[in-house]
Amino acid sequence: MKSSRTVSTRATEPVEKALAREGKQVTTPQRRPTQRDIAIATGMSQTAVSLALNDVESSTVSREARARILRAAEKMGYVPNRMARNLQSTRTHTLACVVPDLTNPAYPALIRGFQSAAEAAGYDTMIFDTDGTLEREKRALHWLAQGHVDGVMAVFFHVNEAAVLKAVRTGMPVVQMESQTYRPSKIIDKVYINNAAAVQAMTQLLLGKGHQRIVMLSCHKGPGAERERGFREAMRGAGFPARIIEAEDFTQAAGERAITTALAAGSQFSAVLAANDLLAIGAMAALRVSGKRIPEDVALAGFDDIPAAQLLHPALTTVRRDEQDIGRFVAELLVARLGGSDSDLPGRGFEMTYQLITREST
Amino acid sequence: MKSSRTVSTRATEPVEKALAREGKQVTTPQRRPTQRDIAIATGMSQTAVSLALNDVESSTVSREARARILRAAEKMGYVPNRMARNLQSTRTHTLACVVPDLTNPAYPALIRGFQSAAEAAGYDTMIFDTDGTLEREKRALHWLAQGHVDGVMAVFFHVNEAAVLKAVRTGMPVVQMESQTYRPSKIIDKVYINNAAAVQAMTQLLLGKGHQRIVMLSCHKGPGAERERGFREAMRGAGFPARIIEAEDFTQAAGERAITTALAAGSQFSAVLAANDLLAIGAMAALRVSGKRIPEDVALAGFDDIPAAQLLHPALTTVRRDEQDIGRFVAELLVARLGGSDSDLPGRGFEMTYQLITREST
DNA sequence: CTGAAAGCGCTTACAG
DNA sequence: CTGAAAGCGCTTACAG
Repeated sequence: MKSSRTVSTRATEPVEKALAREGKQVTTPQRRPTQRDIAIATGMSQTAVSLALNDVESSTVSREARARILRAAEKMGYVPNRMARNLQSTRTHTLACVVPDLTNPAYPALIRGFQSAAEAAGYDTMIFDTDGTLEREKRALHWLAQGHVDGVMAVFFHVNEAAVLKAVRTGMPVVQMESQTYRPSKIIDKVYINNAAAVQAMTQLLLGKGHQRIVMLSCHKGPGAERERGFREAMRGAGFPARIIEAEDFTQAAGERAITTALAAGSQFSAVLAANDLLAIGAMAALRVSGKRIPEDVALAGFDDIPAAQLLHPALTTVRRDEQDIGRFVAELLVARLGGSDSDLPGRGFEMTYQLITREST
Repeated sequence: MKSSRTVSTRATEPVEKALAREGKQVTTPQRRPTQRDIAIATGMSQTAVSLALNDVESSTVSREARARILRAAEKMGYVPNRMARNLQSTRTHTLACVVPDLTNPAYPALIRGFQSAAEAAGYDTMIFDTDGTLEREKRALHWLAQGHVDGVMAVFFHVNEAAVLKAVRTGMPVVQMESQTYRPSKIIDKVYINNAAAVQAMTQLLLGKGHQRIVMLSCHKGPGAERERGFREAMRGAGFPARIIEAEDFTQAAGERAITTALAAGSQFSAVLAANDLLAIGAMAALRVSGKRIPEDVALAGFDDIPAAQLLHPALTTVRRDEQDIGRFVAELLVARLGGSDSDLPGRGFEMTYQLITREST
């Protein structure tokens, strides 16, 4: 291996000297070229450069001039400054995904689908992780208000629709996912599944297997409330008490803590219905520690069908929706509104489908 | 449930009419207030408004004027336009994470750590998913060139350092993760673990258990090359052939396909060493389909220790590093360079630690 | 203590 | 076919 040489340094010396001779700043040797630089280099006006680079239909920069400009831009390594363009056009060509927890595998799948559809339509994607806390959701709203993006898909646990509308620029399309209320909104589109019905169905599945002492391991945030409602209705319909164990978060750690605590307190149950898969996995760990077999001693069900669900032992019974497909759908919704075709439609609600996946854990 | 009423529509009518009477545009009823609007409302200059809002130390807007401005800003719901601010200050207060695959659980953990440290320092975080393809990595570079962010942590599989340097604004701090070469760079910081050594150690662990026909299930992208090198060296040292099965991607699906194909072709082995956990999980699925027991018939090891690794049956032997901690570290590296304290340091290399986690699969 | 002015890099009427 | 000019909403010397 050759030791580092000084050739490259030497190579730049003449340039620096030349600049210094002209009395120019040497501290920022490679400022990015602007349209103005191209204009000077080609002898055209900055307007002509902008017109040529952006291929504006109405304009008619001569073929020859245009070619010269493009060549110079290429040679100088011109890249448009997006901040300037955004300021001028009040369009950022960027969409945002606001999610509570990137480490919950349900969200990356959603985002992937979103991003692929967004990109196909010429939009970049920004992702904001709120950690599922009120404070960071407010930060997200503030961030949205600053004009970073043209549209947003958001999963909010705490902040309500009024707060969202207040924060966001009038006319900016918003799709709220799994919003607590499915009431139609004047402006905001909502995409969700019928959480109550899904959990009700799952509860009935457990009841059908003869379980009577079913507890729900839930978290009273976001879709948790609706899922709990479905559980309560199913249990009431069957004439059994609906016991709910609240975890602090939709995470594995919180699920494990909650079930461990419940077991220590002498809680008795033959089935655990978790409000999402991460909680279910936490429950699985806690049950295992306490020596309970799944499903022989305690049946277990989750919600989301994250990739790990089918790899567990026992594989987890759960509720699946096609996150990637939903993400794609939402991005297309936003793009359609931005394209102008759907821009003046009132807020709509889209109920997506789901299916129960029965596996070994029940 | 009440049917939708028209009260809200009526409520907005007076405003629209009032605007129309004044001959103003009604299409964008609530343009966001700017500093100019506040200036007009308070009778101060726009400069004074900017100074007051930004709490500029050197300036001395009178206490009374400042209070009036802040009150007006609050009342009018003023939020600064970030595009304008960014254009002026050439600072975006945003950092980027460029990763190959958000659905690989290793990356969300990295990003979470990154984002928490970035936020603590006053930076927002943008995430770009390249899908591990050359085309999208180029898109990412182009996107970086447009000035969206002040600094970036990137995992590139295809694009090399020269291309990164060419794309990025001079002086913009870059941390490359797991870069193919660990040679020090003039400018770019590198953060990595010793992939070759880690895989070498893992191979020796398998050799120590008596395995001789070990195959590596790898993907020749990003850190794959170094990991393969470690495998080759360990096998050569032991005097056995180093067989490598190449998967198309670092995904579960690719791993499953590759092992299924290899088994169909009559490949014989007593252990599979996968270049990451997702590949290992794919291998597990393929082995299970073919009736092989793990670890009795075939031992299996992975790399990353994603959350699912310990939940598998059998639980997966793998290599762990603290992704969250690494993400935090990288963000702090960028922030320090942006803060000016480290801004003129040459590119440095940071080797992070890892550990082998032995579980049931070996 | 306060304001007029220049300028960040673009886009887009508008007038030759 | 081409360029001078205004302006997007800010920050920051600079001159009162």
